[in-house]
Order: sequence, then structure tokens, then C-alpha cells
Amino acid sequence: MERSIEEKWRDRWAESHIFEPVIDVGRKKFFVTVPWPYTNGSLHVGHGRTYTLGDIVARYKRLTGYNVLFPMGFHESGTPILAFSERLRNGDKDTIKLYRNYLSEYEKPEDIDRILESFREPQNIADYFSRVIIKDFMDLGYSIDWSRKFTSADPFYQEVVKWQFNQLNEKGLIKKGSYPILYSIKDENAVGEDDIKDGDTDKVSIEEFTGVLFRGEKYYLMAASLRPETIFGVTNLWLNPSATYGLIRYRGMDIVMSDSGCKKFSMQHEGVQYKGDVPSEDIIASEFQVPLSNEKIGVLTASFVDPDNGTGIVYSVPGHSIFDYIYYEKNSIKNKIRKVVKVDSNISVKFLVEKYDLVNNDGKLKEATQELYKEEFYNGTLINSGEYSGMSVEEGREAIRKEMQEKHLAFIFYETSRKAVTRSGSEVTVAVLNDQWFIDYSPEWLKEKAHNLVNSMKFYPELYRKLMNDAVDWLKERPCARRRGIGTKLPFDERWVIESLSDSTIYMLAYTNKKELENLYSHLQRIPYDILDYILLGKQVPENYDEFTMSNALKAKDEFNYWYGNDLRITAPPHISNHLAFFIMNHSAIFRGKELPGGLMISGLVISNGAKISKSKGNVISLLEIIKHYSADIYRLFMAAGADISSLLDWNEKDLSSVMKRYSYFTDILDGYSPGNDGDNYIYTWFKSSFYRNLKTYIADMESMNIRDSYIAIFYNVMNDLKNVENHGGSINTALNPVLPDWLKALSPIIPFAAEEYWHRHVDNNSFVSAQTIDINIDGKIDYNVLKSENYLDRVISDIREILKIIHIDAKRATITVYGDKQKKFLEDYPGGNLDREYRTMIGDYMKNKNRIAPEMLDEYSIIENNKGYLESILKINVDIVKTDIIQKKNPWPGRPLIEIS
RNA sequence: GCGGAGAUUGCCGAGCUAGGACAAAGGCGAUGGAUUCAGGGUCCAUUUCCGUAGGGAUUCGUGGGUUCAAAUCCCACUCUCCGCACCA
Repeated sequence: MERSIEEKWRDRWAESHIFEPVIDVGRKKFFVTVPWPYTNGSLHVGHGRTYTLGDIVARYKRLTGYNVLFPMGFHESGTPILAFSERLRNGDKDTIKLYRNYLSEYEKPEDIDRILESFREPQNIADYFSRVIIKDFMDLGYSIDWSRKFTSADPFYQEVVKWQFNQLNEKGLIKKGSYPILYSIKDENAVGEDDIKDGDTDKVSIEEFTGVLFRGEKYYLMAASLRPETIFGVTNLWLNPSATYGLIRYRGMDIVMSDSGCKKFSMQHEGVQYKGDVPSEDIIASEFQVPLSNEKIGVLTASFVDPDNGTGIVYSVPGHSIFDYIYYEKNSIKNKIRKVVKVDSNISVKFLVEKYDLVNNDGKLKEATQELYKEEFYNGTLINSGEYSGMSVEEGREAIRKEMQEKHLAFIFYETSRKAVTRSGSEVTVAVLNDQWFIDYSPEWLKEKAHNLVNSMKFYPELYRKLMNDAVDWLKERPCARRRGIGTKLPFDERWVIESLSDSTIYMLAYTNKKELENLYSHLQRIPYDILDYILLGKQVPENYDEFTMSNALKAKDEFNYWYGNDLRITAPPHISNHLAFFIMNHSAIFRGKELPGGLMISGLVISNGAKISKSKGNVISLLEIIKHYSADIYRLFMAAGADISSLLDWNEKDLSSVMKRYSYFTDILDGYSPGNDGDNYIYTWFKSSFYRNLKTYIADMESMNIRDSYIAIFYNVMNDLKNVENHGGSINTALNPVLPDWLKALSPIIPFAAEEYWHRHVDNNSFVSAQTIDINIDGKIDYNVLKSENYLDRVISDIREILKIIHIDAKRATITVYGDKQKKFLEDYPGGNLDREYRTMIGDYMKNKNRIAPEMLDEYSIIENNKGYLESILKINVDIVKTDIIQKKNPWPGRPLIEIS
């Protein structure tokens, strides 16, 4: 569709408010949600899949008679918007470039500077992009009820979040305690995935090292290790001579580690005192004692030791570390190498170093290291390790760590799994917070409720049910508050702001009664818990409020009761272990019965031109660009029909062009269409029956959310049928005449703009196809006999073609002999066994062909007779038709006419 | 190592939960043809092998099994992907 036509319907839908449903107790409701977008930028081709699926479902449900609520809001919680704004204020070049880029798509060049300037205020970023996203969504034809829009920063909503946390607290799910968390020392704040640069694509986790203490004359050295079980194989310590080392005092011990290690350690343990630098020469000159074995070892310098990772001191186990071994080889270090782990296979450090020639070529270093660790961890046994000898590596690791910790020979040292910085550029480390607030998702009763919920919900596709149950089991404590960021203050400790995923777990409920809650808030400047208990939990009516409050509360309660129960939530796989798990847990904790979520649809990843969508690949295509270059309908068609919901969808030019080809075939047909009379000959009857059979498939597939299959039926198959009509010499116009209204209705969920335009042009200029319902009782409209006839005809054609292919004669004529009365009588009598004598000669022929004989007997003579012209034109051969009246040596059978080419 | 998904005809990708017209949908590519077509558009046909009659043979990761019948069910194995775990 041309842009102007799409714009026309976009505006007319909005003006007519057809997507803003009201309570209708006589109709079943359907409440579908998709995650609210985060408003720090515009959306791209990948984001659009989830929203498009949401709209297709919403439109389909509307079409089948449901009162559909499909709302949208915006997420503003957390630190990214603040951080970007701050970076813009600080003149950060990359950020400015990024936002210029966003803006250049939407704004005139002369306006960009002004708008960019306004972004120095964080709220303006959120406001600007929510406007942009609304426009994109409207341009894409989403049937969203915008009248219920709100954001996570709206004061009325924050009252709901406070209520939610109060509920969790009353159920004993809010805890306070110490916990290792990702932390930014500079920002003095815990950081989550959303705060970390590239945190969504490259996850950062917390690793628990064992900080092993090596006793020296003057102080201890702490080396952090993930493999404490190799302690008996230590032959020396490594230290980076160009790094700065510091001394701390902890539990009465003087301990040396790198400066950055000192900082981290002091964030992780109480009572650490920093006492100043220690020159590395001083360390190197000393000897140190290995814990447990009490052996003395020396310190060697090594440039590979990273002072910013761990403690900046590493103990060397050349017998079990490829890295150490190679360093020994290259530098001709003569220390005796010790083996402390035995495996059955021949995999060893030496073996792998030789296998991959690692001394000269370190390309495979990482791979070899992995191979070694896997082998030793799962199949290894400790040897030469004192009392631990004989233990498996898995047991021994725990036992050794435990003993060292109990004897204060080691302390826990947390480190990040990779080097990471926050979006504002400050370093991410691990800190142990002592007054961190958590939501405790671990109680048994909660897990059980959550499992029950998961098991009762619908999953599309089904395989995610298992993953969801696993996610429920994995969840433990979740830190739920931060020191800064946009969001709701924790009601029982206002120094904290509720974390951005935790404030969005039950938010969908506020769509149901947003207007009333907002009224309540502006009237009272708060929404008391007892009012929300009344609205959301159906508790006793509080008596002591004024009439305005009570009437709004009552209305809010009615809206909630009618709509709530999020029948379907559509998101993407990365949400399973966080957002969706919290969504399930929080609902399980607070709600019951019909208020619990009804279903989850999880759509697969979208990639662009064969690669993961990312700025560095340059394959980010914004939704606006799509609307401009292609059209909303094409995009929607691609999203719906391009791949099954669960599979990966690749946005690429090649597939796109084939979709566009089909779409323009469709618009050509409908542009050329004019209403006429229904045709009543064979091919029109066939088309109509075939259409309704396709419609039936469409409905069945839509009901089970097989969106792709349903559109293959109603879009592709119907158009192929139209081609078949033409091949039969029929007219598309006439064929379409009786089914056009139903066809446009069925297509409206996926290509609403075209459907709306043609509905107005060809069906009814005074109503919206987007507001129609479709009659789903269509069995009576399908004439199965005519479908079988066409099927038979196809079979005859392919039989003739097959013969033509293998006989190399110049074929002029095909004589088709169909079964007659004799064959019919045989087939009727044979099963009973009372055959007349003359028929007995047919038994042999029958047995040979019985697997190919059609079960029903069609009037094959008439079928061929009526379609003689069609057969002749398509096969380019003359056709004669004979109905046999004799018993032949080789008989024609139902579905198996005799064909003779001459 | 654990958990999950998967292995289909040149490629992509259905089908496999309810085994039977499956040589296996659809798309792409390729080949041939049509269209007053001049080379990328559209349409039609073909695209495992053999065959001068609609047939036959061999196929759905490998090897077994169940069955009158298996791409579809069962067992074992190999490999791939994802999550977890693991790593100086």
C-alpha cells in the first residue's frame, strides 16, 4: 500500500477509537500484553517482531468476537536514561553521535541541536522516545489502546509498586542481608545487566575465587584461584613487576595483593584497613609458604599477570595449567613440575601443548585449556595431595577450600567473569553489601504455587514450559533495590529505589484501571494500601473515604475484575530467566484464580541479513526506515509468515523481495477487482469451497497460534487457487465475489492497511474491517465433493504428464477411460464375497490395483467432460473421454482411469 | 558433565505429539518452455536414480527393534546448537 493510504487508515482508526474497548459483560474478554519498551532510543526491526505478533493476536481475537484489550506503556525505570543524559551533559562524543543518529531519522536537520540540548534533562529523553515509539507503532498499524498508556515513572503507578512490595513484605518475601553483587565503586551503586555496557549481549556474572594466603616473613601474599584443589601442585607464585602492590590488614594479618585487589577485597570484607604500598622487589626477594603442604616457594615475575584481575598475584601450577607450563618452557624455568590430578585418559598439559603446538602457536590456547579443565574436573582424581589424595577433583576442591577457609588460610575473593564497565563508563567490580534488600524467591510454598501456575498456563511454543519451570527452580534471592536511578522508592526504606525489573512484574494490571487509579492519585496524592487491597484483592470496602474516592475505587475494581488475568503475554527468550520468571513469581505470590496469567508466547530471535543485530555490524534497521522503504503491511507479512514463532527470523533482502512479490500480486488483484455476480460453474464452486477450507485451516492454526501456517493458508494458498481459477479459464473477479468480505476479514490481522482499504473500496465504505467479526462456522460452505473432483482432475493431469514424459512419441490424443457400471458392481459385491460369475475375472486386476483405488466413486465421466477444454489447454493434447461398459483385462477403477496416449 | 533443542531430498525449511496415497509442503537456486520477451519481470513444467505407459528401486544423522506398514513409535550410538556449569 502506498504510504498515504496507510496514513489515512492509521488516522481514521485513531479518530474513531475502535481500539479502545470498554467493559462488556456479555462478551468474553481477551487481554494481551507485550513488554513496555524502554525509552532511551528508537526501536529496530528486531524489536518489532514481538509487538507485531501481539497486534496480530489482538486483531485476530477481535475478529473472532472477543472484547480485546491490547495496551501499551513505557518503561523508564533504572539508570540508563539518567546515564545517557549525564553523558550528554558531559559532552561524551559517542553518546552524542548515537543520539544524533537516532534524531536524524525523525527530525529535520535544523531541529536536532535543539532537541539534543533538551536531552540534558533525562525526562525529555523518555518523553521524546515514547512519542517516537508511539508514532512508529501507529504507523505499523498496531491496534493499541493508547488511552491506557502510562509509564513506570508515573506517580500513580508508583503507588501500585509500593503496594506490591508491601504485599511481598507481608508474605515474608522481602529480606535484607549481605550478598555479593556487581557494583560500581565510582557510582556507589549496585549494577544490573541493564546498567552494564553490552550487558545484554555479553553477560557478566560473579565468580567466587578462593583467595589463598601464602605466608611470608613479613606478610602474606594472597593469590586468587578458581582451582584450590591444585594447591599441592604449586611450584611458585607469579607477580607482575610493573604493577603496584598494597598491604592491607585484615583479621590481624598483613596481606599483600595488587592495589586494585586491595580495593575489591575491602569492598567484600568488613574491617579491612589499607596500610600502603609494598615494592614488588621486596616481595620477589622473599619466600612464601604454601598452605596445607607448608612447602616454601619463590616468587617469579610474569608480565601476563593482570593486576586488575583478582589479586594480581597468581600461583603457578605448571602440572595442571597450560598457561603456566608454556611460560615455564619459554623461559626455561627449571622448577620441578608436580602432578596432583590423575585422569584415565591421556589428556594432560604436556599432551595438549604438543597436540596443538601451543608453545609456538597460542591460537588454540583457550580451547586446550577448556579441554583440560573439563577432563580434570569431571574425570580427575587427586594424587600427591596429602589426606586429599584419592578424592575426585569435584569433592577435593570443596574440601580443600573448606579447610583453608576454616583455618583462615584463605578467604573468598569475588571477581567478575569478564572486565566490564557501566554504561556511564565506570568500572564494575564485585562488592558484598550488608544492607542490600532482596526479594526472596526461594520459599517452597512460592515455588510450588509458581510451578502450578506454569503447569496450568498455555505456552507457545510448548517447549518453554520446561525452561520456565527450571527458571522458577533456579531463582533465589534477587536484589531488588538500588541507590539511584529512576523508579519507585522502597516503601520501608526510602533511601532505596526499586530495581527496574522488579518494578515491572505485575504492572499489566494497571492498564485495566489506569484512568481510575490516576484519578485516585490526583485526588488523594497517594493511593492508600487499603484502597488497593479493595480494588485488587477484593478485600472489605474501607469506609472512611469520600465519595469521589469510593466511586473511582469501585470503578477501578470493576475494570480490574473484568479485564485482569493477562490472557497472553508475548516476549522474547532472554526474558525467561528474569522478567518472565519474576512475572510468574510475583503473580503467584499475590494473586490467585482468574487473575493469574493465562499464557505465554515466546518468539524467536530476529537477525538482520544473516547476522545478529548490532551497531558494529551496521545492520540495525529502524522501524521508521522499514515503514519508509517498504510498508507496514510488508513488514507485518514478513514478521508473520517469514518464520515460525519459535524460530529465528532473518530480515534480509532476498526473502523480503519474495514477500513483496506476493504482496504486489495481491494488490494487483484487488486493485483490479470490481464486484459482480457469483459464478456458478464448476471452477467457481470449487474456488469457494477451497477458500472456506483454507479459512477453516486459518482459524484452526490461529487458535493454536501457528501464525505462519495460518497465513500460508489464507494468503498464499488462496492466491494459488486464484491462479488455478485462471488456468481453468475462469475470472478472478467472479471467483472472489462471494468470498471477498471473509477474505479481507481474515487478512486484516496481518495486513490491516490493505484489508481496510479494499474493504472500503469493494465491500462497505461505512465500516471498518478492523472492527468486524467473522463467522467461524464454515463447514456448511465447503463442498467436499467438488474439492475431490479437482483433486481427481489434478491426479489425472499428473498421470498424463508422467506418461508423456517417458514415452517419446509425438502425442496427439489422450483417451481417458473411466470406470463404469461393471467395475462399480464389482467393488460393491466383492467385499461380501457374493460375486456373479462374470466378475470373477476381475479379481486379479483388482488385487493388483487395490491400494490405488479411490474409496469414493465420483462421477468421473462428468468431471472430465466438464473440464475437457481445461485439460486440453493445459496438456496441449486432444482429450477423448469414454465410460466403459465392459469388463476388461485391465480395468479402469475409481480414481484410476485408463489413459491411452496416441 | 547436567538440562534443553535438533540432525529431512543442492540450500533454507515444513512434516514428525494422534505411524499408512511421503519421493516427502513451501521458498530459494538450477533446467526447459511460454509470453510480439530481447537476456534479471510474469506464468507453466521439471529438479534422487532407472524406465517408450501412469511403474520400479533407493532415500529423511548411524545401527538395531516394534508393525502388514516408520521421516513419524522404541533402544543404542555419533554429531550440532543453546542454557547451566567449568577455567591462570
